[in-house]
Amino acid sequence: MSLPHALLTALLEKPSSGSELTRRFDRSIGYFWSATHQQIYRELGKLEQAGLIRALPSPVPTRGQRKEYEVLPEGRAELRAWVDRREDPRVSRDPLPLRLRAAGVVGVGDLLPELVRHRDLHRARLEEYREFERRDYPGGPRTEQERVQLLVLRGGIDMETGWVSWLTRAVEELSGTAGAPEAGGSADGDVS
Amino acid sequence: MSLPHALLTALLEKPSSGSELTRRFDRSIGYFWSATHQQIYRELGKLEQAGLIRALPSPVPTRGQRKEYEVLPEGRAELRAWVDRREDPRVSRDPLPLRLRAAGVVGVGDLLPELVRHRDLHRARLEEYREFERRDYPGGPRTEQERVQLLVLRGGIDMETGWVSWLTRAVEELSGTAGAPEAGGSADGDVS
DNA sequence: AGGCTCATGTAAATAGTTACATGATTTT
DNA sequence: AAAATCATGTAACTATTTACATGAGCCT
Repeated sequence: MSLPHALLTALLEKPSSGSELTRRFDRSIGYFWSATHQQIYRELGKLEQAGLIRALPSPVPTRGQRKEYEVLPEGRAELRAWVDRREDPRVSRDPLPLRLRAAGVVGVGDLLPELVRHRDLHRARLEEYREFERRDYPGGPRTEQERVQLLVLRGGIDMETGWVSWLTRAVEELSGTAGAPEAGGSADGDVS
Repeated sequence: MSLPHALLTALLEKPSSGSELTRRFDRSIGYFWSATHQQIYRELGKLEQAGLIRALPSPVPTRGQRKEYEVLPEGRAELRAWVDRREDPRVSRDPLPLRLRAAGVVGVGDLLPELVRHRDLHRARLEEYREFERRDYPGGPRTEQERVQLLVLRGGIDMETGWVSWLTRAVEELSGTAGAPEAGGSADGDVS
């Protein structure tokens, strides 16, 4: 149940409409959470229903019209409680290493270019994050809030660094045996 | 749609029953994908329905009885096709950085011990993965399939390294007072 | 007015989680 | 044979994705 809390956080940082939130999820918040606009509108509806946020009356909310939300005290309290909640880390979920492992069984086929592509995408994202760091915190963070935001950004940087490191090695290693033979139908034991 | 393909991969590596697969998902496959046994049984049913796998007749499959599956040619073909599919990397989803960011808005509160706890959990997992590497590939990979499996394991290692690196810095930074009435807990830290 | 884009929204399908039920096997 | 455990399974719920629909404002 993280999406509603991500929205509360974003709205506390700055009251926004659904489409603004969608854009912000593609940027700062998006280092560790993504959401489509449909998810966001639905969740905003629920939060409003629950009395945690409310629509500002300023731009006369009707359909097709911008509708700006702000967080109510109840929403802030809920977020406060969520911050203190304990929750074990979840296993990350990414199909690419899975596909690599599948390739180990049915043959590498055309996977190498895909690995290269992903390596480059992660590299680009890493570069982008570093650019954010340079641009948005030139002299270091200025407030407590900025300090935390920078910390989260660095989390994104560390994760992307991990991906680039791994994919670089994987591409190297698989380039060694171009074409790659296939293991055929022989099934041997599982690892670990 | 990765779960069915993860199952096909696992079954090609070694025909198994649902509960065995569940255990294997907590181990080797689990570096990048997790699944509960309910998900797995349901998906096995679908795969059998679709004619991609079949239950072996050996242990007479009835309820409460072990039911072992093997992959049919159609399943192998489907997996083959999946390996060559292109798919953009998805944003990782983790609540912890989100909670940190929320803490930047509503106050850090009791989050520091939680960060320490996560750091230690990731450290433990990292150590476990490294142990797998030492134990299962002492002289390097012996077959093409092992080479790929080792590569995937190293992916897990790189990701966990990223987490440990980030959490270590985060704990350090937040222990250095400033901001919240938060007494610094145990904050020793060193990445590998 | 007609076409375009933006912001909001509905509907349906897929994926994942949580709680619980039941038959078989092993242990005491 | 009762209890504990293992393996399979059902049901209900929550979360996420994909496809499509509609009103408002803008531009020419």
